[in-house]
Amino acid sequence: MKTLRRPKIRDQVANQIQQYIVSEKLGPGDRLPTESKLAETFGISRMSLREATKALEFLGIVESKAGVGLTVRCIDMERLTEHLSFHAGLLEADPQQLIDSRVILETGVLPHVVQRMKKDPAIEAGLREIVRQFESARDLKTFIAIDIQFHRSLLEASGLQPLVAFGDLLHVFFQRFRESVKKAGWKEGVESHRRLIDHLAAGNLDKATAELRKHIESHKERS
Amino acid sequence: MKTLRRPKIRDQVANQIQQYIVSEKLGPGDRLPTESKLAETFGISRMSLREATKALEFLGIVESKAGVGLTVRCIDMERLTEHLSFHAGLLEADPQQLIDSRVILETGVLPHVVQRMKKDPAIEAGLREIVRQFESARDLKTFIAIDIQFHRSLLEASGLQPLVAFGDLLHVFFQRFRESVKKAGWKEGVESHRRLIDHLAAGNLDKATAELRKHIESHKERS
DNA sequence: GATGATCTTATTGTAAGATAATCCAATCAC
DNA sequence: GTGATTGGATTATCTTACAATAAGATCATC
Repeated sequence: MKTLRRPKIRDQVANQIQQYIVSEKLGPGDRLPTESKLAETFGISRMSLREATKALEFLGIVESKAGVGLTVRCIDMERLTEHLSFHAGLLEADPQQLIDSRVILETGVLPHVVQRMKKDPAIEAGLREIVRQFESARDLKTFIAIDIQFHRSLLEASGLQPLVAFGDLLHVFFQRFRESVKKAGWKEGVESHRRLIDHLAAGNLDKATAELRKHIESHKERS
Repeated sequence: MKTLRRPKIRDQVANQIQQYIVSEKLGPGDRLPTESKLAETFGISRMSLREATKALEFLGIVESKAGVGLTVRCIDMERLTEHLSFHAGLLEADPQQLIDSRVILETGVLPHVVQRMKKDPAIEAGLREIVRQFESARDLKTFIAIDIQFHRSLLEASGLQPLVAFGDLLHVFFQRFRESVKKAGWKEGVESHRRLIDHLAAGNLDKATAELRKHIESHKERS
């Protein structure tokens, strides 16, 4: 039997504030009542209310400026991944699951990428430009950064925003064992990316999928 | 030109605390110094420090209990989706993108599902049980709840934890226009789920994929 | 009258201290 | 030994106060 803790005031208040935002149909930029007013409304001290609002501010739900007050804010995906990345070090994730997830995600968007490539030549140009940057990479850190950018661009090329966000999250967890890439793998990695684009440009979906799958799964042996 | 705000103490402190956790190699369950100690260390008042710790607690990074102190906590995916769901109302997402993303995610895991189904008969039994519940659904709300559970179980059956989380996030955004499901679609929906399981159990990947794709894309017309 | 500096006011930011609630462990009674 | 009690440590919450900031009002000057 677990000792059920008394629900903390600030959590209740934080929820109440969120409900207030919804019920009043407030959107980004709209103002909330002052801290004093809110505290009085909820029947708590201003300090306790602040702990709730500060938490919401940290989550990117509201913004507070001295002399102005509280305003509703739009969500900030960057902020989210930023905090998630902190957990990456603590969290344990099965490398095989991460690899499989990436394969599904990235090979899944390829049909969309091929389709959009036909309409917009800038997509292919952008990807090829990144591959060129690979060749000038001098150290591992740069190489990894470019690799991440390439795969992100690939997802972006699909035009599916949600999957881009998911890709970012996966990369955060990937980071840890990504650094095990050997220098020997560099050249092959660059070539692999180039072949992938060639297949995509030619509309050869099957070959592109196989190439990408092989590339991602090559992380397995290195870990 | 943007007015550059003075960096707020609590944000700096929140980062300092995170750095402290990392530098001391603290893991879930480990304890942090007391509020007073930390405040003294950082040279700020206890109140400011609290605003930082409370924010971190809200994010699920630390936990504070009266009489115990601050302890490092593991990330809480539920908490995360909970807060994201709040933003769903404010955020606008392209329905077509959501549908395409779901198709990629759910059809992508099917090969894994088929493979795991062969080894563990409990998986098929679990999915069929959910389909049975569909038939006893009396109102739209229940129907939707079961539908969500079915698709979640499908992702879970793949054994790929990250994708389960991503599926949850997508469903949050889906909610809005999911309620447009017509009663006429019920029966067809139940049948579609049943056929999907049949194809999976038979190891017929192509048919299963086609069935699932059709099912998800049927949301398009209803929106 | 227009313009820029200054003052006022409202609001959040930070601080220090006090009291209550909670938990853990050591102590004590049996 | 075992269970209840107590004490110390720690957070939870409140109170009060003052500093910092920003927006608008006022006023002097040209």
